[in-house]
Amino acid sequence: MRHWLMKSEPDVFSIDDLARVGREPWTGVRNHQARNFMRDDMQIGDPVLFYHSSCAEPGVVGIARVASAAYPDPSQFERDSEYFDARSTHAQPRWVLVDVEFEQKFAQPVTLARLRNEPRLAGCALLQRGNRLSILPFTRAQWDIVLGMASSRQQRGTRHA
DNA sequence: GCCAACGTTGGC
DNA sequence: GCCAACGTTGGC
Repeated sequence: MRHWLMKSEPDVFSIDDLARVGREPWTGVRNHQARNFMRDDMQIGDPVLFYHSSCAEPGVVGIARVASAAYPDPSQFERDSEYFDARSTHAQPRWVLVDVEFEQKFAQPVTLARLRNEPRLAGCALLQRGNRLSILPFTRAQWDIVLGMASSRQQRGTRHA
């Protein structure tokens, strides 16, 4: 089992959207490295940190789970789709996806600002310079730290006095 | 809107 | 294979 972080723009698909539908094909990954993670390394049941990117408050907002093996992303064959890829054939699809299922929404997001402030996460893939991958591996230790931060009472902005 | 980082494309 | 140009990501 491996641990993961998957990014989504909440304007496009948020943790609330995932909570509503329960399970979603993770369509539209068009980066080879991210695809290879899904194809080669993900297993059903792997835990996923759900991350909101390109928004007012980027951060980890909840937990999901890998719910299927990798299979061809249908959107690569759809001419009308923004994810259409003319180089893909059904015999040799270029892009795959996995289904992701909702697990939990954090009461408070673990913001990127807080992640950056946690010294034990200095080495994590999300915080490496120039990282733009939409799917990133996390170690078990890094995963535990993020979950600890999610349940911590020392949330940013919750100082009452 | 700006900019850094990085991937992809395409000419050669 | 090199590399400049261009596009995309994503934080700020």
